[in-house]
Amino acid sequence: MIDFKEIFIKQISDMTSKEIQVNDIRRVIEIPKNSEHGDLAFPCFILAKTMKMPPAIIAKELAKQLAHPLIEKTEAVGPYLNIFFAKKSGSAHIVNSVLETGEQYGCSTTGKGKTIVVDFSSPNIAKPFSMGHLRSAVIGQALANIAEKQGYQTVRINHIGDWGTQFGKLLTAYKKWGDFDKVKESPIEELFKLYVQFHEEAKDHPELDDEARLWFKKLENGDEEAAELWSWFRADSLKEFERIYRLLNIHFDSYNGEAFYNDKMETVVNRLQQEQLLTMSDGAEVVTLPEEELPPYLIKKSDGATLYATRDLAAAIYRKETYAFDQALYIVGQEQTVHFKQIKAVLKRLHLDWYEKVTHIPFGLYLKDGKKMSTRQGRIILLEDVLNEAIQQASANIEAKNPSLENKEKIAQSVGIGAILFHDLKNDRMNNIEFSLKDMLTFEGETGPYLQYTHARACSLLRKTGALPLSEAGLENAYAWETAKLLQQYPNKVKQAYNQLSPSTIAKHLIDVAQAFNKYYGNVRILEKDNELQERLALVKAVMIVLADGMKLLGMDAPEEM
RNA sequence: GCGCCUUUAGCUCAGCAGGAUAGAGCAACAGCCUUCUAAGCUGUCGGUCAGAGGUUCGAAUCCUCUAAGGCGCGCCA
Repeated sequence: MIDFKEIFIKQISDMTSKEIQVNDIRRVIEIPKNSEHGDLAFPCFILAKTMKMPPAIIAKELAKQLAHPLIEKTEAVGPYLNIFFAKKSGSAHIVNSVLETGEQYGCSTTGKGKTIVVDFSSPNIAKPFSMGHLRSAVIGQALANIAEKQGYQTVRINHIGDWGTQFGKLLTAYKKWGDFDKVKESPIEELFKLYVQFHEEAKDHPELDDEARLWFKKLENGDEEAAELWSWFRADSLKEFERIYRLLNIHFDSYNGEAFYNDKMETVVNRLQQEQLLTMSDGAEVVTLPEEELPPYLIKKSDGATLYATRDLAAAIYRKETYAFDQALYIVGQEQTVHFKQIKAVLKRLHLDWYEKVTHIPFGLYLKDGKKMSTRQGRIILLEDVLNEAIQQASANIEAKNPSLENKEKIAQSVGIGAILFHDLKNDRMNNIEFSLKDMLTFEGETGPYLQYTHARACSLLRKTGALPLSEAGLENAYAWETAKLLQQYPNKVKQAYNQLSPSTIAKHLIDVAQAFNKYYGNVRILEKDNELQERLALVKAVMIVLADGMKLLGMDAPEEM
């Protein structure tokens, strides 16, 4: 694939080799915000000092000398050297390279032979899958997809919250107020009610908390009754989670949750002891982290029971030993930032030099009325309800806009889910999101369905003609050129999304591609039977390939009709 | 109180390893379907980039302070 930027860099470098390093040229070259300023621009400020000339004069000089078959014209505008590539041959190069590589377009081999472990979703057993749980699931899925596109091998881990004091609370509540049949009927709903009830009652009866700690201790010690209830609650909860993962098209390589590390913690605790890292504090065993100015990391509670912190340590070590990862990503809300700093600090103290590879990927949360949604207070919106409403809305739209469509149900699901996924992924992951069903169910403008619609339109064009998409001469049309340039940027955007671990980079770029293409579509009659028909279809196909691939990375379906 | 994050158009957000007149979408208003999917396209309206300093030829972008909001801060995860 011809790299337009490198052509430009080479040209400038040939003319200025004495004054400036190639890397400095590469650094300052930019894509002008306004396309009237050309396809690429070189601001000449950095040459002003060494050449002892005003930048505007330098720009003029360079513009005069610069010449290349793919460069149509050069312009010096003030201190900027702007260049315009030949649209026709340029678009042919771009479109061909997309068509030739197909689904592989945008792939890279940077991650070849390297493994990256992604810990995401990780819901707690016996609690409903709420809106708040959506973020980790979809961001994690997208990041894993993007990593694979970069050539990494991924291990997708659902670190199920199936252990801990919360289980003690649940067991206590079930023993006190639970009803076997009701829990069998709808496990999560009933168990969650019990959990909420526990917290209500515990406000006035603090002794309940002691009882809960006791039950958890029993569970850790292998008490039969506790273990039996645990297996039951876990299995039935997972069944309900699966339903949602299927809707979201999310899969995992491992469901090893917290309980999995139950028998792996002793080694870790021993190791901490050997290194003399443990100190007693109010009856609990902690690792103090004064150098990092972090709060102490709690390894064992005063009753001897472990905490999630202990299990997380064991998990990190287990994963390193099992998967030999080059990077371990934890897709967990920003509120746990301190916890991950602590883990890394403790791993460092254990002389595990890979502690730097443990990376927390934080994200903002869904807010309700400006506040965090809280499971304990029952201020919660069920994810499944939202997904179903989105599907229903998509279904209604199909009935209104395209009632003769085949496979209505499947497509309604793709579109509804696509809307929810895209709404979550389109913005910087650190932003908090105020929950708004109205915003999520908007299918126009910068939305998932807009991308899917654009893709479906492209597919429709390709279906309607016998002509082969083929790019030989390319297209001169300005809208086509804007579209082609965006297609060319796609591989870089994928790389950038990986480097910044930010799916929104791809989401934004897909919107740009779709907007550019829709402008072209609105402006040019693509199926006109003239001698450029194949060229236009080639661009359509290239757009289709990039949109489909980008949506796939985000976890969205790309239906061919809608 | 301390720490982290956020603050750009009425609303939701891009733009941030400094560069040209700060961009989209939504909402509002005005147009475009006897021709390729109108979930689309075109146009109008809309901005002291939270505030104040500083660095620089040049700052929404980097630094400092202030303000507002969010989230954390030992036996929950």
